[in-house]
Amino acid sequence: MRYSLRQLEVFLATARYENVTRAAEELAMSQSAASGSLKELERQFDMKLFDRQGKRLQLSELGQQLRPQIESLMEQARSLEHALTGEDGAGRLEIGATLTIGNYIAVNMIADFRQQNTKSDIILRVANTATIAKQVAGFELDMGLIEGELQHPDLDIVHWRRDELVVFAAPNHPLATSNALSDQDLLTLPWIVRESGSGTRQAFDRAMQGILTDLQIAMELQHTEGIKRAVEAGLGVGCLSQICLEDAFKRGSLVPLPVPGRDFRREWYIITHRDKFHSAALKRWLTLCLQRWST
Amino acid sequence: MRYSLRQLEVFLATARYENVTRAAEELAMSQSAASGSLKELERQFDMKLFDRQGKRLQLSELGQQLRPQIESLMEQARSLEHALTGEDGAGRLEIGATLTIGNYIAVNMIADFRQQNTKSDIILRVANTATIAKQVAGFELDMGLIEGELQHPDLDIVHWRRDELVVFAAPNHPLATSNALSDQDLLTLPWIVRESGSGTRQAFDRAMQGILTDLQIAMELQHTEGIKRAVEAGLGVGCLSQICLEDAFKRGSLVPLPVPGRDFRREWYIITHRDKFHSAALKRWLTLCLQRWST
DNA sequence: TAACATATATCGAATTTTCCGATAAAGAGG
DNA sequence: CCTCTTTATCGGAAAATTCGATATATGTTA
Repeated sequence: MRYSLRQLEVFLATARYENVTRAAEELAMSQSAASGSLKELERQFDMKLFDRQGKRLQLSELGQQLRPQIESLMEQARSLEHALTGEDGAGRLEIGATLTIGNYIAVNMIADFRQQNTKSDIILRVANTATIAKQVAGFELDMGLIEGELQHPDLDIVHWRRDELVVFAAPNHPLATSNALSDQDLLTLPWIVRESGSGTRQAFDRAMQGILTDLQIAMELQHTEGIKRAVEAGLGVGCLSQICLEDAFKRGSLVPLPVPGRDFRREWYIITHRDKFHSAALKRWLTLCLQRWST
Repeated sequence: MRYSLRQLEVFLATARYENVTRAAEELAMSQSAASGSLKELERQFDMKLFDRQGKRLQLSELGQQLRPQIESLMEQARSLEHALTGEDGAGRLEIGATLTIGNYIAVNMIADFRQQNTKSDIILRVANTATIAKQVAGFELDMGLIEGELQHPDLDIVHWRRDELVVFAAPNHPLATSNALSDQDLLTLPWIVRESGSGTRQAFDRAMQGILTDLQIAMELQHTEGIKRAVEAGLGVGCLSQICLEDAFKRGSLVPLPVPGRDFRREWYIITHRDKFHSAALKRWLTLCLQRWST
């Protein structure tokens, strides 16, 4: 072996901060040791992992190319260390989810998972699809549950489940008993929807294509609960994922309005980094996602 | 990191030979260094990787449990070393296949693979299903193409393709023009088949269940080519995988005999070790197996 | 522009790790 | 009982890693 795990550790920390001093701090070593370790790694393989211009340090193209593989290797090494120290497959998982998925499904999934994996910590980070994808690609998250369509050379994107938006209103709304809303109906209604840029709004816009610009958007809110309350109060009709509405429909506080003429389906995906090392805990989590929580 | 890659290297070599002296030889180091390295690894994690009784050394239960993970880690480390030295994804692949698969498909698959991966060496080892499974489980082979049904806690077994045996005879055989052989017909014929224990024979026996003991086995041969020649010579009828016979049927040197009453289908599988690190070359090979060469 | 703050590289010395050769200890086989 | 083989251990040599100090380069601020 021409290199050591320690050298890779230094490389990764430096790659993350693009700063040797902070990397050395994190690894509890002197700056000179870190610098030397890095230099030695580069010397042994006769290559440049970083571009140096003065005191500035930047991952070189080669470094960027190698980083995923090295992250994966180090993660496996850490996992082995846990196995060696006898800490059985605990391992903390950091997962990302969009707002809708995070609030309405992921929390239940995590509760489910923790029942059988009492030792695993799960950290849920809620963000939009693009942010989650970026963090998964940068090994900051172990996996992500996202809404939007996405292409990324470093990511494994697998279909997870189908979701459907539902148009809904207060029970006393004039159209509450209608069994089919036409485009004409849609155009007369005041809409209360999620803000632009959210996955739910994107799906809504797509479903309304053709009449989108003529719709009357009465309110844009950032939280699904706010939208439901506004609709309950009779301020307009809403359009949200079915999973946000199940309870309200059961209670009768809101009612669905059928819109047969438009397609409100959308797909959800699971993303992981292609080169990600799948720890025991991550494997169990992914299995649970795909088996018990997919459609 | 409480351990080094070198220590893992020593552990693996020692685990393979269960002999420190030979392990040290392989790693070009002194026996004392190897012994010390091993001892240090055990001390750091306060555990016994080997059971010692006198001069005898044996992998402990813990050692056996840890070995797959360590094999996987070291393989990834070697793969990274290749990436660092700039040798692009060459990497030698050692694959196992049964006799039928090896001779009639795997060689073509390898030719196909090598066209696009000129730098990869592929080594094909032909053996029976049980042997291949054992070698894949012991990290001696990277993957295997097998026939029989199999259960193994350490192996990933995925369905690959469906095969079908075909009963065949020489063109001038009295039944050559028959369009459906009955069980009565089967019982009157002299059979030339593969030897007991082979996957093909197992499939044959299964297909013939009920009348198996009453069949007239005229000859058992170990090679498919021998069986075909014997059948051509009019010594009896044969039963082999369709892929061994395609050419002969095209040439007209042999003809298939339809046996609608019996099920000659069988399944082929791809096996890998669950903890196996999938190198770039292995990934490409598995993709080729499943995309271009599966049914 | 000068003074300062910040970041990386380099050097020698101290420390730690790794390795070797020699040797002791412990079976296995005649 | 002797010989051969194998593992463990010891002291010292060699190599590596690390640290503190310092040189160098470069932004920043007065």
